[in-house]
Amino acid sequence: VPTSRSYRDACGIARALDVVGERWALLVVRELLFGPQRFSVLRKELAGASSNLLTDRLRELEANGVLVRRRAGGVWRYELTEWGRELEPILLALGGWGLRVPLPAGPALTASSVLIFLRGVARPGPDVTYRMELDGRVWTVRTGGDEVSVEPGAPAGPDVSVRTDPVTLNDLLAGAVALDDALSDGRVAVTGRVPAFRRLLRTALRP
Amino acid sequence: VPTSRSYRDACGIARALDVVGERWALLVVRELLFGPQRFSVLRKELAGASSNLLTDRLRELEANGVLVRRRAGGVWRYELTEWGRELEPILLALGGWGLRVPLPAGPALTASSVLIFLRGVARPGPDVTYRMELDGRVWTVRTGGDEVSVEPGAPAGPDVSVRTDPVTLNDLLAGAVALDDALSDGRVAVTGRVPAFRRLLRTALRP
DNA sequence: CGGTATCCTTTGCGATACTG
DNA sequence: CAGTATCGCAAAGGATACCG
Repeated sequence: VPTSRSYRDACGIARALDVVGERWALLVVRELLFGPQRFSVLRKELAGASSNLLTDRLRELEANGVLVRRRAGGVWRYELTEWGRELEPILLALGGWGLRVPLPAGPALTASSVLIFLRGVARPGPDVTYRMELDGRVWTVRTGGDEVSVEPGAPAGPDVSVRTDPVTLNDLLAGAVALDDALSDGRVAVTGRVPAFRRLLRTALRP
Repeated sequence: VPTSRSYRDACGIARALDVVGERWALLVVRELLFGPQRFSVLRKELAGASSNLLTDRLRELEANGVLVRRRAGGVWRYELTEWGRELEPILLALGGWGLRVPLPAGPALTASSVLIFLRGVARPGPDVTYRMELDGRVWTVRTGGDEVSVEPGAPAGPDVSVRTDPVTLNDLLAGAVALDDALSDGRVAVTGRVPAFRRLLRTALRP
């Protein structure tokens, strides 16, 4: 039984919250910011949410036009509608605002959450393309211009390849672990233009 | 017993939602966007929330540094911190996004919700200052430049004075009621530069 | 893989009453 | 006015099992 309570308030903010204000809803949207995703991947990324709950949220968001369930290549994927994608700048701004909230104890970090973190916290610099492998899944991170972009999938000709896990990457971004330490004990493996990666991490360390 | 559950996710979005993601939390922030408010006013504006719930939310938001409870002039007021005020652009963007959500049935409109609606939906035009009286409370609305601003309190030298109620103003903004009809049956009273007010309403009617 | 179905616990939340 | 206290319930949501 999907949730369907309303604030019964004509204000746009209240109406928006009627649609994406339920628990987990905006995190589902966050997961889909990188592109269409399968149910099983969403489950893995949103580890705290039960399958039942995830189904409810997906149904509600679909019923409200935030996402669509589409079959392509034999598998079902959930994909943001154009309207749903318009939440992206809002979510990124909210993510920036939330950086000031103390880190939760024992964070259960997932790949996409730390990559959104990366996108929010890192500053763009020279044009560099990264192949970022986290827990076996591969992403493309690009710096350059005035943005840091993150997409799922491998880049064509990466300048740097990084293989690590979400917790280590988060520690590196937060400055809790030094890159050299993580390199020497094998938690992270970097090939290619290592200094570029080092610079990327440094930009995340602003106060 | 205030809520203190966490997504346990280091992502800034999740951390932000740990703080302002509970039900009613962002609407409390919305109420405070116009300035410090008293408990009783918040209760009136957020009619759907019980006193108990409102207390919980205020305590949580205070504990998390979004607002402060301050005694001034003999009365307690809740006031956004600087960090809390940084939610303003995010909330306004969310409100714009939410305009595409169908209006809830039988909306229980409050003064501030319709004024936020007004601010989000109206387009700035020539410099005009309005004295807006809704249910006995007075606000200042200004157009000009590239923004529509709304503040509590009466303006010094208003160009237009409007007296009505939130539901009628909302109907006028939504185009559900024509200004002339509302004027003739007394639901709204306008003195001063009536055409300016008519134009303001028209700008809200974009598709 | 992509969900449903069922059960059960928790708790958010509403209603009401009460207090300094 | 500005909340606190108590009660009680519907409902959200976690756990587990199951199914096409």
